[in-house]
Amino acid sequence: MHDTLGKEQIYVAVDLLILTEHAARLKLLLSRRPQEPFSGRWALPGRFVGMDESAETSAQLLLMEMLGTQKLYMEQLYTFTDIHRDPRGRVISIAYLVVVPWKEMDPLIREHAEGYQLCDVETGRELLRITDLDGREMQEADFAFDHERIVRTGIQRIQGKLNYTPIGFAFLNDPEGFSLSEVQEIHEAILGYALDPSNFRRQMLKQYEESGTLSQTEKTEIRRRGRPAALYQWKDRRQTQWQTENS
Amino acid sequence: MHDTLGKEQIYVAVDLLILTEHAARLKLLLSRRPQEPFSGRWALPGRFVGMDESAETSAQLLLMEMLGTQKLYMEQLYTFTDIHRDPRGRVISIAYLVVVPWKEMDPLIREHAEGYQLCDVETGRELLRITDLDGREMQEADFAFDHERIVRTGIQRIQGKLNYTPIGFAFLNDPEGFSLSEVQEIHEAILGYALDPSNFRRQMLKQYEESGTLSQTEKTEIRRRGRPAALYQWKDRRQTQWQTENS
DNA sequence: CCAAAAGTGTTGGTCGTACACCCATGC
DNA sequence: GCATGGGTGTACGACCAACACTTTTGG
Repeated sequence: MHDTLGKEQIYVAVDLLILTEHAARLKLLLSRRPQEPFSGRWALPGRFVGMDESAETSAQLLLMEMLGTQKLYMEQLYTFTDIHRDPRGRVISIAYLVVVPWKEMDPLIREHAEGYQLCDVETGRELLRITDLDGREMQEADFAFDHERIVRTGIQRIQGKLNYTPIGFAFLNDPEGFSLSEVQEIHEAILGYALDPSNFRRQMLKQYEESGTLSQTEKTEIRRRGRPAALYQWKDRRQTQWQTENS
Repeated sequence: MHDTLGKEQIYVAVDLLILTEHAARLKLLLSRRPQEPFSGRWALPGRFVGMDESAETSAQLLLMEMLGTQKLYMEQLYTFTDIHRDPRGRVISIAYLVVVPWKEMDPLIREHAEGYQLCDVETGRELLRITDLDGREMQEADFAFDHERIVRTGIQRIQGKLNYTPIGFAFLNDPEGFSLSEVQEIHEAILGYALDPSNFRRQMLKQYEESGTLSQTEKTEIRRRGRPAALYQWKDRRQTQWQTENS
């Protein structure tokens, strides 16, 4: 459909920065482009916006295609409009940041998103290293289009948001409950440095327990070693799925 | 040029939320649309993005047309893509937030931006009231397109940014120097409530004096009543004009 | 001298950080 | 008992809001 683009119009696309976390590692969904332009380079999942879709809808449809679900945290990240970002023609991209709990991602990626890899993201202050499943590090030139810039923008965004929003909880599955150290592991993976467990716990409880969104359950975690952790629950009154531009 | 739009493509426009401050009041540049659609309703300045322009460039060109300058603080606000936001056809809008010092705005608006009004914005916790020069309050239905939503989004954004960025200083002219109470007046106008002068001063100095971006000059203000204020200077190392998507 | 605005000092509470210490489990 | 991870207590410093107080000007 879009192998060749007309020269007289601007095309609008959406690109998804899909993040998840597993084993203390932040992960990012990328694929090698199978065709030109940028054949063989790493790219975010993307899609042209149809005439009868808003960008949000388009992004949700792509998410549905890839992962078979749309009940995920999603927020608009930034709109990239450089003239030469796509050699085929004039294409602007509205990028969205999506957070997927690992337990949902793991089965979903096998079924639907063939050709995609969950690459490792190693962050830190002044550091961003992305490596594929074979441990090979990617440079900016290994990315298609301006996707490296989109990734950097998104990682920075989510790092900033950890401090004053509960976005970290979007990495977890509600129904079963979770321990606070799991949440801490997620925060550490995103920030790239360790946090003090006791202070982290207090911070979370103070920020979110009073409003009732975070509450302890009766259950405790089953572990091999150490004291079992109390399990918590996240109750999202309002805005369960994705955010508006406010916040 | 764009009175009628084709039905088979998506058009890309930029809209500008141009803010300034005077006499303890936040002000916003709006005009009544002279033609359909939404004839007579209030609208932000906007422009279709040309094939050879990035959205940033397009916004800068519009700013140049209107105010004759492009050395202003500008940041991308949000991209609005609802299907029916423009009855002429499919138009998405990338909104930009622009901050203009009053001393530049005052002469510029007379020369260039005919037909525009600097409307008053009254803010507060859970409050947003916009009134035209005759003091008439605008409702959501008085705005064209989704521009009321854009305005709300922008006001919320700048309110949030006051806390952790020096965006308030963008409302002031560098060369002459300014007193900290002028800065405070700007913050109060944006937030919609009063701040403690002594605490405000300490906050500003702690945040920005150490890095050298805010420094006291030798001069003092000339006032009618009261003790003259020390004048300060803003030295913007890096990013004088407009920001990237980072931060 | 008085009013007005600039600017400093003080105080009490809150919050973040570091770290010592206790608790509950598997082995 | 001991190692391991969960969870609490505490002490210190930074920070913030409130407000009393001093300083410098115009009238």
